Amino acid sequence: MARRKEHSHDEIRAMAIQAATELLTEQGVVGLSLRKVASQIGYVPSTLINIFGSYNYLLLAVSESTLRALHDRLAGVCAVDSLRKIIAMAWEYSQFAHEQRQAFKLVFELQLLDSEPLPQSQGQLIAGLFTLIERELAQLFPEATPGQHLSMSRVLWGGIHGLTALSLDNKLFAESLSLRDLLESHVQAYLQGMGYQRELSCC
Amino acid sequence: MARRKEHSHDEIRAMAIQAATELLTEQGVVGLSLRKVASQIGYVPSTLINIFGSYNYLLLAVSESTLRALHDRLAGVCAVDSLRKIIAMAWEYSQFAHEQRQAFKLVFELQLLDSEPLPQSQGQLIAGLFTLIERELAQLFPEATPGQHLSMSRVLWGGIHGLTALSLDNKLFAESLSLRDLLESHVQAYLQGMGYQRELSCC
DNA sequence: AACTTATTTTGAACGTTGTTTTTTATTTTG
DNA sequence: CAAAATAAAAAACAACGTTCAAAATAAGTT
Repeated sequence: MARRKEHSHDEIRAMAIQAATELLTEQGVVGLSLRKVASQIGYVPSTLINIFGSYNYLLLAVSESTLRALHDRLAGVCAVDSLRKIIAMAWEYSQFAHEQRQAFKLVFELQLLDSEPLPQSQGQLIAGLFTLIERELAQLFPEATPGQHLSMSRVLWGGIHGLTALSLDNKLFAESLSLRDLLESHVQAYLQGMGYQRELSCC
Repeated sequence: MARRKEHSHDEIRAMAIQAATELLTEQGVVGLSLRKVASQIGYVPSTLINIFGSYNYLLLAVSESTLRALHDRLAGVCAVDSLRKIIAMAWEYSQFAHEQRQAFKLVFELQLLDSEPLPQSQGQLIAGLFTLIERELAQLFPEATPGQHLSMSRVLWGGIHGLTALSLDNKLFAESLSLRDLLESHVQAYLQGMGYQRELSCC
C-alpha cells in the first residue's frame, strides 16, 4: 500500500510523540509499547519503525520533547537577583520533574543500544540547561574564570538533579524535610562556600 | 516433578542472584532476562518465579545485594578527619558506581509495579548510607540539631549521587573537569557555606 | 489514457519475553 | 505399600520489538 496521504511523516511523528507522552504519563514506561502508540494513532507498528527507526528512537523523541519543555520552563524563570534566580530554577526543575514524573525519568533512564548512537541534539539540549546556570554564575562571580563557572554549574546542577531524582523515587528518607528547603540549602550554602557574599536585602 | 533436592531454595536464590549479577555486568539490564538466568543455573523460568515471586523481585534481590556491597565499601573508608572522610566516601561512592555500572544503575532505575510493594529492607539499606554521613556531620557540627544533621546529610548525598549519576551517563558535558574535583568542591564548599571552619592542616 | 516503475503502508511471521497453568515425578504421610 | 501432598518442569499464553514480503497507491513513461 502506498501512503494514505492523510498525514505526512512529520505529522505522524508529532501524533506518535503526543500519544506516547500521554500513555507514558498515565501508565509509566512499563505500560508503554510501540504497539499501543501505533494503535492509538490508527497506524501500525512497522510504520512507526519506518519513521523513527526503532522503538528506542521513538522514546528518544519523547525524551527530546520533554527536555525542550523543561528548558522553556527554566528559561522563563525570573527573579530579582542571580542567587534567587538559581534557587528559583532549582525549584522549577524539581517541580517539573514531579509534574511530569514519568517523562522526566525517561530522559535519564532511557538507554540506547550500542547500535543506536545518541544524536547530538539530545546532548545539546542537556548542555543547554547548564548554560542557564552558567550565565547567572558569571553575574555572581565576575572575576572567576569560565572554567570555574563551568565547574560550579556542574556541581550546582548535579546537586539539584540528585536531590530531585532521589525525591522522585522517595529515596531521601526524610519526610520531615521539604525538598524546597534542601534545594535552597544546597544552592545557598555552596555558593557561600565558594566565596559569594550575599548582598543585604534591605537597609 | 518434585524437588531434585540438589539445591535448597536459599541455594537457588544465591545462585540466581550471582548469575544475574554476572549477566547484568556483561550485557546490561537489557541483555538480562529471567530465562537466561534460569538456564544459566540449570533451572527453568517458572522455578525462579516460584522462589522470587516475579522477575522484578529477582532484580530487587540483585539490587539489594549491590546495595549491601556498596554499604560495606563506604563503611570501610577511613580518613584523618571527618571532612576528609566524607570526601573520601563521596569518591568511593562514585568509584563503586563506575566499577559496577550496570548493577548501580539497576538500584536506582528498577521500578516495581504497584502490585509489588517495596520491601522495607531496601529502604533501610539506602537509609543506612545516609547514616554513614550523619555520623561524621555530628562530629563536624556538634552544636547543630539532629534535624540539621539530617538535612545536611541529604543535601550532601543528593549532590554526590547526582554528580555520580550524571557522570555515569556522560551527561555532565564537561570533559575537562574531573568527577573527583567536582565531588570535592561540592562537599568542601557546602560544608564551608554551612559554617564549618576547616582546621589548619599544619603550623 | 494505459501501462510500467517506484514508493510506502501494511499484515503476517519470527523470535523472545514474563507469567500462568497443567502435567509429571518425587517425597511424605496414613 | 498405597495414597495424598508437594514441588519442579513443560507447555501454553499473551504481549513485545522487529523483519520481510506482499499489496496498494502514487508517479513516471509511452
